[in-house]
Amino acid sequence: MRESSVAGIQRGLHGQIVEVMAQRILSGTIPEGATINVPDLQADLGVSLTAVREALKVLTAKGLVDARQKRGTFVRPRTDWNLLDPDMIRWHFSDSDVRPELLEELHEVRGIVEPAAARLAAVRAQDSHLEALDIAMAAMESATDDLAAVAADLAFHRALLAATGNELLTKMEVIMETGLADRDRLVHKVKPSDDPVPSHRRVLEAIRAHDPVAAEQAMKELLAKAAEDLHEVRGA
Amino acid sequence: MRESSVAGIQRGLHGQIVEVMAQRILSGTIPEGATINVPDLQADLGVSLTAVREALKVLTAKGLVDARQKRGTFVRPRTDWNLLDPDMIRWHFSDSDVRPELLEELHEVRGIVEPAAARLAAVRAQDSHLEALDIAMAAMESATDDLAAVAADLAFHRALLAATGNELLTKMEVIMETGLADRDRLVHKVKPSDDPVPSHRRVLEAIRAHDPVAAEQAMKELLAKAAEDLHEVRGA
DNA sequence: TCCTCGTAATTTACGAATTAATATTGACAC
DNA sequence: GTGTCAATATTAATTCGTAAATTACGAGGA
Repeated sequence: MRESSVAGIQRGLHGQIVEVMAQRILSGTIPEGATINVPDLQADLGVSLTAVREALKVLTAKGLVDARQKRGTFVRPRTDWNLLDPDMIRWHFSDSDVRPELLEELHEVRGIVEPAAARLAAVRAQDSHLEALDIAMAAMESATDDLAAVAADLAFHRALLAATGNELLTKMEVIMETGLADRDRLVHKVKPSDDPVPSHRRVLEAIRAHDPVAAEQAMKELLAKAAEDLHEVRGA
Repeated sequence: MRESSVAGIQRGLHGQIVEVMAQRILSGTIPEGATINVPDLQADLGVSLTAVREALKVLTAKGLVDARQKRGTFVRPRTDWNLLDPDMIRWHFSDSDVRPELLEELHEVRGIVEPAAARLAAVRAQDSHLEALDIAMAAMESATDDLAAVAADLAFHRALLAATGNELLTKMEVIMETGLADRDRLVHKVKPSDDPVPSHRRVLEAIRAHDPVAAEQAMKELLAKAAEDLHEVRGA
C-alpha cells in the first residue's frame, strides 16, 4: 500500500473509506448531486456508522460532499471541490482513469507560475535557498537511475518555489510536482538520453546572479522544451 | 454569525469547535509541534469526545494536525498546512490579527495569475463567459453603494478566471477574491471617487476581440493601478 | 549491547439516544 | 372550494458514553 503519504494523513480503517469514497466521487461512479445512503454504505463496507461518518467529514472538508439534516448527504457540484488540495490532486491521478484534461490544465498552471517564481527567486533568494538549489542540481548531475533523476528534478522545482519567499506559491508545489512527474514518466521512456542539467543550470545561475529577467527567460525555455518533448512523445 | 459560508460547510456543534481550534492554531496560540490534549479540550468546551474528534478530523484533512496512536495529536509544522484551502484563507482573515505578510503574498499571486488568466480568456472565452463578464460590467457601472461595487468587482474577476476554461485556475478565485476585497476595503474609504469601470472595460473588450496580448497588458495595467492605490493608501 | 515481550496510554470504533429540519396533514380564513 | 398558515409526525444527521485496537516505551533477559 501507499507508505509515504505526504499529504493529509488519514490513518486507520476510516482512512481507507475516505480513499474509496473519494475515488467513487472523483471518477463519477457517484455523480454530482447524488445522495449518499449512509446506512447502505455502512453495510456495503461492513463498518460502523462512526467510521463512515468520519470519512464523510473529511470529504466535507474538501468540499466533495455536504450533509444536511433530514435531507441526507449529497455530492456537491464539481465547482465546489477543492481541486488545489494535495489529497485531491493525488486521488485524481492515483486511479487508473487518468484525466487528460486536468493534466493539460496542470501544465498550463505550471507555465504560468514557474517563470514568475523564477523571477521572484532571482530577486529574493537567500543563501539557504541557493544552497538547496545547488544540492538538487548536484543530485541531478550525479543521478544514475530514473528514480533519482526524477527526485532531483522535483527537489529543484520545490526549492525554486521556496526561494520566492512566498508561502502561497510554495504551496503550489503539489501542482508543479504532479505535472513534472507526469512529464518525466512519459518522456524518460522515449528519450532516456535527454539531459535536463543544462536547462536547469541556466535557471540556477540566473537566480544566483540575481538577474530576474534572465531567470524568467531561462525557465520559460525550460518549460517550452518540456512541452515540446511532451508533444513529441504524445505524437508517437 | 456567518450565514453564507461558501466554502467547506461544517454545520452543528462540532463546526464551532473546528473554527475555534483553527483560529487557535493559525494565530499561534497553540504553536507548531504542540500536542493537543483531547480530554482537556473536551472538558474545556464541555462537549463529547466524538464532537472534538470530528473537529480534529477536519483539521487533519487540512493538514493542520496529525494524530498518532499512543503519541497523541500534534499541530503539524506550518509548511504542511493547506493554505490554498478556502476555509484556511477565510480563517486567516476573519480574525482580528490580520497577517500583513500573507496579504502581500496574496497580491503577489494575483499579479502573477490574473494577467495570464486574461491572456487565456482572450483565446478561449465562450459566449457564455463573455455574457457573464458583461453582466458583471453592467453591475459595476450601475453600482450605487460600496457593497454593490465590490460584489460586481468580485463577479468580474471570477468570470474572468472561469473564462480561461481551466478548472485549477478557476479554483484560485478564493485567493483573488480575498486580495481584491482587501484592496477595495482600504481604497474605497480614501478614494471613493475612483472609477474602476474604464480599466475593467479595457480588459473585457480585449477579451471580446480575442486579443491575448492586449488583454494581458490591460490586466497588468489594472493591477498596477490597484497596487499604486494600495501603496498610496498605506502611505497615508 | 541488542533483541523480545509486556504494559500503559491514546487513538479508533461501536451502538444507542438525542437533536434538528422537513414534509405532510389538518384547520381556519377568504 | 381554494389558499395559507400552523402543528405534528417523520426521517436523517448529530451527539453521547463505552469498548476495542494499536503502538510507543521500558523492563528484563540473552
